Amino acid sequence: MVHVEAARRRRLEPDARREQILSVAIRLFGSKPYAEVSTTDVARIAGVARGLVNHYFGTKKDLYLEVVRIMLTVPSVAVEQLRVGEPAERADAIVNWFLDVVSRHSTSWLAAISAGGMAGDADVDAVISEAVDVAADSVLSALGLGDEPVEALRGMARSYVGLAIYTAREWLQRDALSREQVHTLLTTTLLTMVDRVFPYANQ
Amino acid sequence: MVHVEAARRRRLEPDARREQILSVAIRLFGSKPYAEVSTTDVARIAGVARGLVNHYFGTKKDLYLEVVRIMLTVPSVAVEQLRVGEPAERADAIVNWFLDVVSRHSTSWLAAISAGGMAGDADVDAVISEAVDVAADSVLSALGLGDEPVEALRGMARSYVGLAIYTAREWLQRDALSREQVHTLLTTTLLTMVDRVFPYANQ
DNA sequence: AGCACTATTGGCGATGTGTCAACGAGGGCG
DNA sequence: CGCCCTCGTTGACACATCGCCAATAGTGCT
Repeated sequence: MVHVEAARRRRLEPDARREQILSVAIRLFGSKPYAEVSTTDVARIAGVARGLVNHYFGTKKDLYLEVVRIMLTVPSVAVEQLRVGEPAERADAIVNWFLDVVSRHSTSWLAAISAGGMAGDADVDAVISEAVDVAADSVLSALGLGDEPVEALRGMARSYVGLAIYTAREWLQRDALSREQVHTLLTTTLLTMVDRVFPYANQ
Repeated sequence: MVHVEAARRRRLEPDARREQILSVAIRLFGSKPYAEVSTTDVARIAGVARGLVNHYFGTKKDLYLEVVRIMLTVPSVAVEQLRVGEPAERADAIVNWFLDVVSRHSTSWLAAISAGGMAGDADVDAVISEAVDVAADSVLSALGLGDEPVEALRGMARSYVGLAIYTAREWLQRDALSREQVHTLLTTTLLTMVDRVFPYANQ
């Protein structure tokens, strides 16, 4: 008879246990929609009692928010590196950087951004908006427009980020556009906004 | 003492009953995210047993899909009316029409397009994608490009619709942009795409 | 080895959902 | 006019999931 390890209860450091459960949650929420992931699944795969998930993360939605936050937390680019050269070069660099990041963690990024590509829940919305805000400010900063906190300008930058998100989904999920076409679309549009739309933001 | 109508059981034509329940569902799903609406609420407000909701609509998600479909079904514009004049005039007309429609049913449109918290559900995604496809084809048609079914061109049109959606949300939910600014952004971007991006779609 | 601290468990109660057999309102037929 | 038969409607059962909490038992320390 094969000796089955009796899955004895084991204590871990709270940080370690939290991280372990979180990694399982990331995997599951990254592959299924929210409603199809149960805390029971998370606990079972993590080899842990379900109550422990609540103990560490509170509500299921709290756990989900934590996961989305992590998925959308992008390796903060050295924006300063982008603040050189002609506007066309800068736009090219921004778009390339964005497409690189997005395609690298494509699956998890897609899950997070469509979990809220447009979410309805207020808390999820807040997390997504936060990420969009950061991205919009990065764009403005890279273009050398980040020091003027005109609200309309930031609004337009957020719109551009929205376009970038949609276009990236179009590229990754469907196969209608090639990377080159996506690149052209996003750079051309960005330059147009800088030249002809952003100035309009200052009344 | 006020005579309370004893809420006697009453028979309705299936179509009538279905419509009645549906109207309640539209009201509720339009004001709360998916998870915060229970079929019990729908049934109670409709003055009906909960089982009847399932009888007419199947699953709760099925009911929700029906609601979203209706909310996103926009009074189909006479696109032919837009197919006149200079490209700039056409773009102006399209954007104005879109902003009118969106601001008219702003709350329900917002609720539907943000697809109430159903994070990444395949069926919900399909309904929304369908609406985006229709809108994208309308844009191409109005621009006189609708007769060439180049897939890349349609992809870029969908991206533009994504921009329009996100910008509309930026306008309606936050107050960073005025309608005039939104209008400028969307028309300028659309013309840019027509002139410099769409041609690139044909290799 | 014994102990205290606390990570971990397992079950309880509440809530929501899908299903189905049974009921009864309301029109048609004798 | 009254029976009856159809099908719209109900109410309850079974199941799943979630938040919570008292009890349990690893594990390091003395």
